[in-house]
Amino acid sequence: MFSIILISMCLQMKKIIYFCGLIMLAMITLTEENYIKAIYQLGKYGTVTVSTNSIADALDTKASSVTDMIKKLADKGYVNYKPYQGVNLTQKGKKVAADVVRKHRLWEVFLVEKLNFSWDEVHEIAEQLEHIKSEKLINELDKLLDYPTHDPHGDPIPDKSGDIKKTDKILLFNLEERAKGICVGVKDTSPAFLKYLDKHNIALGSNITVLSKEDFDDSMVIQIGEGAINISQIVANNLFVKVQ
Amino acid sequence: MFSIILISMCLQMKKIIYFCGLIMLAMITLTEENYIKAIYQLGKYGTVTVSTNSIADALDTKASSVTDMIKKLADKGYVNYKPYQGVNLTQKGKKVAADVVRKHRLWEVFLVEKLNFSWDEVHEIAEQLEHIKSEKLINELDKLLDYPTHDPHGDPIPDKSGDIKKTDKILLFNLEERAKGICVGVKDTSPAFLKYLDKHNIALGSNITVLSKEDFDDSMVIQIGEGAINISQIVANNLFVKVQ
DNA sequence: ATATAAATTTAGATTAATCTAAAAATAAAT
DNA sequence: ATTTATTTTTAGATTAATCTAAATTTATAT
Repeated sequence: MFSIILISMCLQMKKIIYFCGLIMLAMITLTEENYIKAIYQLGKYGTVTVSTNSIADALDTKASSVTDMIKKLADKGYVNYKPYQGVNLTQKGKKVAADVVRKHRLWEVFLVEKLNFSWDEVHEIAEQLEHIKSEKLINELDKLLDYPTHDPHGDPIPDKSGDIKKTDKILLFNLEERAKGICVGVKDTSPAFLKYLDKHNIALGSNITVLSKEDFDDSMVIQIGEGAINISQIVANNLFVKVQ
Repeated sequence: MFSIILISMCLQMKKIIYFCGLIMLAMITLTEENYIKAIYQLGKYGTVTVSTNSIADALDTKASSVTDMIKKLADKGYVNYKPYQGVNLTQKGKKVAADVVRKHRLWEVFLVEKLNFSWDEVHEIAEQLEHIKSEKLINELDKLLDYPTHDPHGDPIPDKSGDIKKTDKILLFNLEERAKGICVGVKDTSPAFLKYLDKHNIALGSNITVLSKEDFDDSMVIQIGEGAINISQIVANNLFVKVQ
């Protein structure tokens, strides 16, 4: 008699525990989101495999921590993982990553367009805002901003379904002598670089002409607006242009 | 020779460790902020002492967890704590709490005013947004919203220095028969209650007249706009009015 | 005033995320 | 084809925040 009750209780418990397990698997922590985002961006929007060390580098953590987290992400179905062979995102992982990046970039637009931030101030705050969970919030924000396609640094904003519009941009470094281009993005988004660009009146949309290239140190002279300035190889390798 | 180098290195280390300790003390975690906020609100904006159990209740956690956290908060100088006697906030704790509440309420206004949310949808999201750290962000948000003084539920928004403007509101329950009032806030902010109010056309700013009170169950009939409705004691005890 | 109940704190464990140091696997170089 | 170097993984510890269960303190009731 008692044993029957006990057995049925145990079966109930088993179901409950299984159910809780499913819920836990469905939840995603802030840390997990950050790993997934790093894998997405290091792997060119989730298309290529990335190494443990590169993730550790990007997140300023240790390789052993990355291995631990990768295993958890693999258990939860966000990444494919073979020991020693690096990881790549599953469809599920790509969706999560694209959502986080979408939120990050929309918030950046909001900060610049509505709250008077400059493009070198928004990254840090968007790193926090990208983890806010509310579908309605992000869709309303998108509407408020009139459905922007690029963030203040020229990076494309994934749409609701995670698709991203690729633009055919190249690094200014690769532009030929005499060629013209429009500045459409930056690779380095650090405040230091962005402030340098502000100082020299280089902004998204600026018309740039390569006046001359110097073989010795790969520096170049470019025309920007009225004036001409000399920029280093480092600058040229961090500015994206669309060929005109 | 070697020993001198060793000793000077040890002294350096000691300084560094001390410095890191200071930094750790300065940082505040999301969890700590939530405890401090709960103590602030349970203790009527930090004016009275609150018990361990009431905090555990508010945060849906166990009393033993609260004790642990309280000790940490006391170490960091956010609360005054005598074992078995409850806690109250220090000046430092009050500032933190007021900042979090300020952010929470400003974000709620933003969601309703700019992103088309209704007052019963904003609490959960504001719980997330209140932890975003950026002074400029919150001040710009304040400006964008034209310096609101109350959130969508009628609760006052602390100013930059943490001061809060108290309004002389009373519960509708305490309004005399025949008396008139203006609805200025809600005590219960649950979606269920707020939706009830929406359904019966009761909103902030509505004119209310008490037509009659029923001794038996403390229900009352009130006039709201054109019509009259019967409300329960529970409703009357969760609506704030300003006497006219 | 003493017994009982309620609230609070301690002790010891657990979980997520991290670390260091050592071991194992892979890649590069002779 | 070995040796060496690099990368990655494992093993074992640590920290923050939590929990249960037991012990202690305070409050309440006879």
